[in-house]
Amino acid sequence: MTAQINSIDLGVSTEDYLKAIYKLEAHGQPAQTTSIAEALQISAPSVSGMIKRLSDNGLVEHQPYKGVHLTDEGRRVALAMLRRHRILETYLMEKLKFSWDAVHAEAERLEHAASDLLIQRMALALGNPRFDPHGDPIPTESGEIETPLTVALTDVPAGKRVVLVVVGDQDPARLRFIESLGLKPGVTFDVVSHQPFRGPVEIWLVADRKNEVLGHELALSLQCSLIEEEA
Amino acid sequence: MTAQINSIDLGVSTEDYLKAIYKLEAHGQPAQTTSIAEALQISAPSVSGMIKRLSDNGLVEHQPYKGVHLTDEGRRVALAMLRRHRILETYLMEKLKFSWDAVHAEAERLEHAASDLLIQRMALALGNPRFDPHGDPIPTESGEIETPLTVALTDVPAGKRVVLVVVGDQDPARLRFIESLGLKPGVTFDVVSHQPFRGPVEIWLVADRKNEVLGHELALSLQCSLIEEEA
DNA sequence: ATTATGATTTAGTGTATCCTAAACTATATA
DNA sequence: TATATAGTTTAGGATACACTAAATCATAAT
Repeated sequence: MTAQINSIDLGVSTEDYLKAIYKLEAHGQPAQTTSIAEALQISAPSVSGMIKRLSDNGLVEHQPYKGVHLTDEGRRVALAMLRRHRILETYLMEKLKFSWDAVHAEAERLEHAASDLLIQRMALALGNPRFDPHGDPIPTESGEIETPLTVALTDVPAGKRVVLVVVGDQDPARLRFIESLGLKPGVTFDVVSHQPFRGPVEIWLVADRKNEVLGHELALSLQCSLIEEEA
Repeated sequence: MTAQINSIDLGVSTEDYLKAIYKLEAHGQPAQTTSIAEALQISAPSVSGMIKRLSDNGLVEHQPYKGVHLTDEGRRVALAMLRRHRILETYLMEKLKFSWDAVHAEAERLEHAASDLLIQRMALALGNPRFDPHGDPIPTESGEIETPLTVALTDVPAGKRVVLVVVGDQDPARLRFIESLGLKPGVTFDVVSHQPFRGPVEIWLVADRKNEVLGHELALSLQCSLIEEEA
């Protein structure tokens, strides 16, 4: 199966690789063979081979033993895929009543098959949303993406009040758990305390006055923005 | 890319082959290597190879130099794909304002990526339609399909009044032309005359009293049901 | 009954993607 | 500085699909 993203013929996994590389770079992590392999659950040698192909096609620049950087072209493709994915997720939840934990896998498959027209129509039907249900920003058609200034919950100092902005997790089981706590993007809460060594985080959910303790991994995936205290 | 249709792992083209074979069988034509190759625009040797694979997987029975028959399993998969395709086409037109001539290609790609849940949700949103915009029956989830008794327009005797039921064509250009004549499924008209040797068919569109002459190939793709004259 | 023709299969390639095992490189530590 | 370890690449193989060219089979026509 191949799709046409602006006149270059890309296989399915090509697109997945570029997306994964983009995400790594966006998180400030170097996109090295091993980290890509981990992200895609693929062996390192397979990644090595694909990197060669991506590099031959001018989608990444590769420094052997160092890692890759997306070229402008590669970044364009990655952002297009991100847009597709996030529009699809939003559409599936809003219009077809998919549950929070089911959308990711569905979108993951559809994003390779959907035409630009379909994505455009879905976006239109949704009112061109700027964020998906997880709180992630949706790139525009021209490849612009908002980068909200957020901190991982693990980095929020105790005593601060924050708004949950992004739930950066896509594991169905964990998503169900997060949802069961009422932790959707937009929810406000107080950070009560941290365990030492960035262990579990204790929070007060402001609305229903409920106390929760979140494990470190989970807290790490929650991106928040601080609420300034007014005098 | 692979999809799980009831525990068998199927590649994209596998599904396309089964669909094509089903359609040939449904039209009463033998599913031979060459006819499959023609339907899928693929070389005959490639089809030969795929037939071997399909046969190994128990999806078709193959008699060398004769052709193939779908097994029950093969038919199940083919009908599932047909359902996916037709639900998708209907959804794209109804809910996302796709034009008649654009839906086919889009559905053709999406049908391999869509989950059963997605198809189910789309069907629900549409009110579980029994026919798609072309007038083709949509198989149920359990694989039942209606087979309306229709005749190709080329086989309708002159002088009869008919309802257009199925537009069995998917070429965008021809679909646009058909649409421009107002020939959607459900339209009633009188068959005025036939050219000899099953040449062009002359019809009166009943509603707007307009006369049209349809080429043979086009008339062949229009399936009609006769309206009995009441006394 | 033989042969010409057309349909089908086999043989041999090519590409994209995956894998494991082995070799190599870079780095951190003793 | 030497070496262990972690990270990366190479080598060699598998699978699913496509192709062309050549061989084989079936049948219809002489």
